[in-house]
Amino acid sequence: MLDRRSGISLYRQIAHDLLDRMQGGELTPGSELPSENTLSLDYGVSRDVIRDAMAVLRAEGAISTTRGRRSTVRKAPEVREILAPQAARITVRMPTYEERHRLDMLEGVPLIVVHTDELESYHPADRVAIITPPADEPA
Amino acid sequence: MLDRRSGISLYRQIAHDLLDRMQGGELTPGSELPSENTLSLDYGVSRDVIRDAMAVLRAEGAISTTRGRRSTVRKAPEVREILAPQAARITVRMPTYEERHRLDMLEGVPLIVVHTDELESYHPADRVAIITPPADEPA
DNA sequence: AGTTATTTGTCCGTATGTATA
DNA sequence: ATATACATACGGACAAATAAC
Repeated sequence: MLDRRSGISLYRQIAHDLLDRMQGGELTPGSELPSENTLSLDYGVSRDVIRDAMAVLRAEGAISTTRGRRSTVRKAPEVREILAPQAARITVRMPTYEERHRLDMLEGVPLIVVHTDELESYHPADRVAIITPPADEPA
Repeated sequence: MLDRRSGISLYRQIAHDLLDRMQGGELTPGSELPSENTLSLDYGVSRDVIRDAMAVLRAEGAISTTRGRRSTVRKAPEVREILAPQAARITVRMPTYEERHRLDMLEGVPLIVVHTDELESYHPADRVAIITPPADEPA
């Protein structure tokens, strides 16, 4: 499975393989991944390499991890559609650590900022889709 | 500076401190951070801890790192304003590793997807702001 | 052009703490 | 309480890219 001479780091190969296993239906949304220890033995690498692979998947929003529990394949949360105001400015960035906890966001989830003259609203990107106003929409 | 009994991990304390030093003007956009080795000695921690702190800052889009060179404080790139089509659906997520390289994106930069009936366009979040159509905008 | 030094990337191992089961 | 599992921190070693000379 792993190729130590491919020039691609082991943790990236493993991250890619785990993503494949999610696509292939072996690892379904909500299901638990094997423990870091198990994966370490399965892939024949150190736990450190497994942790690097998991970090990649967390940063991409693919899995969720909490201490003491095995990581789970992230379920796509319900998406709330938000009608954006007219002439609003929408910017997106990653939240800081403080923001992420204040807004109760998971790792690897961007922050959407909708800015108008009057107000500024913040939205975790995994829970909302922004809909721009249609032509017949009144102000 | 560091408090080993605060209950806050060392790498988070260091990440926070480095962010403060960016805010305070000591580390300006485009400038180089000290090397991991230097920071390791300065803070009195292992290089591993420094690397964890740097990973946090990269994931938040605060710094850029390339192998063989010291990390730099990220400069805010020029923001291009894009007028969104009417009744478009805008979603945001982190790019996969492949997407990130294909679209030439830095770490910690979200991907904006603008979706309409006809087309789907992708935009690195650090280079664009989305403007929703004003009331008098024709279709 | 080439060698050396610097710097980050990757991988290994170990140990301990803390949260969960 | 005990066991499992992830988080944090230490250490070392070598590879690979860049910078310096």
